[in-house]
Amino acid sequence: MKSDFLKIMHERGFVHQCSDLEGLDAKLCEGPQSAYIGFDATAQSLHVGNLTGIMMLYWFQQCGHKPITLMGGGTSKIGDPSFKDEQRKLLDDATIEENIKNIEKTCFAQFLTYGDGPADALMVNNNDWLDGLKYLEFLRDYGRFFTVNRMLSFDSVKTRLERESPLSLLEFNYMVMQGYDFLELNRRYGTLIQMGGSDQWGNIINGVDLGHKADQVQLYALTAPLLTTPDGKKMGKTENGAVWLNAAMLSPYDYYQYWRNVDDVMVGTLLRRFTILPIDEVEKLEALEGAEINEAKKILAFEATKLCHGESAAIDAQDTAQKVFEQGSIGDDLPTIEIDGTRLAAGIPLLDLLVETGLAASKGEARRLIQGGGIKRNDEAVNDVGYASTDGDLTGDGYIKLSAGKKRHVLIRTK
RNA sequence: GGAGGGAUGGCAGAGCGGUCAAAUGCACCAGACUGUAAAUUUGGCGUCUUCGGACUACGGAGGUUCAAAUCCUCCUCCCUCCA
Repeated sequence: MKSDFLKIMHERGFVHQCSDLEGLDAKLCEGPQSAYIGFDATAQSLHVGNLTGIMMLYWFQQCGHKPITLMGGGTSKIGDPSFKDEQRKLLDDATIEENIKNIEKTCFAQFLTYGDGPADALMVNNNDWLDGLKYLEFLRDYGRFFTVNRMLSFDSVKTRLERESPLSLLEFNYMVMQGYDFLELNRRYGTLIQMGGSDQWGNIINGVDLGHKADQVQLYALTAPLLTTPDGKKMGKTENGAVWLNAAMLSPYDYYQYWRNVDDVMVGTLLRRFTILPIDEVEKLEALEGAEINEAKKILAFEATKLCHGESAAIDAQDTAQKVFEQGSIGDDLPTIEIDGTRLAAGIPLLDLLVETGLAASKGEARRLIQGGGIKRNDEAVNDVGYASTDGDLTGDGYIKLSAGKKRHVLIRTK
């Protein structure tokens, strides 16, 4: 391995499959290249599941190459069927457009430098070329390069068929579209490389093949191992929803906490992948055992938060976490709600307060939490379901700290 | 077009006239133990409640019955086999 980029990919655990590792290595050594990764435009923000791709592009740019973020504005109208059991809802143009703007501003901009320079990142939307395609023309020019026999052989499709879960023609076309994207990017920008998660392998390879057949160009595919938690779930999803990169959808503190609470066995992998710490430092942290792993997790959480939300947000999150968990105190980053002072003076049933703060979804749940000993007020367990908070509960610093379990805390202040 | 089978809580999957807010497993939440981890273990897991209950729920709409997730009719959707 000679190229800086592939060296980094290797030591940081980003390489799963490559269509031609040596060829790609040689190409990268020749001079600056461009590579792209496709991203979904179905939500207002990307999430931790997209972070692998973003980090690949980040390193690509750091190595002096040009990353291209391809937004699936056009393909979002179809929905990637890969490994999904059910057909997705389709989105309208305006929503997709809105999503793309948001994602660029709040997700990519933290990791990539956009601009017009040779190594500046480029943002493209495949709707630009997919939207105007003529069906007959497209079938005639490109459809002939795809055999259904081969399309059926892809795992993504096979699993769907084996489960006897209906796969519409619309969705089946997704891989054709994605293959065409690659060709189009090659034509427009000379892009030779497409990267992605290992689940995208089939889609990417389709593009490589199409490049061969349609334009006689040699394209390259590079995929990263899909990260799963030890119990086999995809990274970046929790029961409360996705771990969003956009601070407006998930606070930096919660983002920090997400990383702080990852499974022990994941720490090394995650440090490699989602921080930019030097490898020797990562190796030192990986060697920690037992309770010391917490130190590695703190660094992981801090570094990951710093990359995504900036250093000051990371410091704030870290401070708050330290105060809350190590000193049993409070920090500025804890979620805070304001309550009318006169209302509080009159007394507010704790049950209502728990619902208002979001610590419980309903009064019934709040009641059960109290009965189960899960609720604390200013760090003291509350056992009385009928308890009502008054301004007498305010601490000297003017807040009430409510906790559900050990990790969920909310501050209440008066206004 | 014809013949069957099916639709149950976040998912999987029992129930097939009252004892069903619905077994069981997974997921989730909380307690214990810990290291803000994992594993283990205990409790919880529709909404409201003056804690007696009340209300809404088993694809949708009607009906039979004192009583329906369970029986009947129609509708919608899915699957299998035949053409």
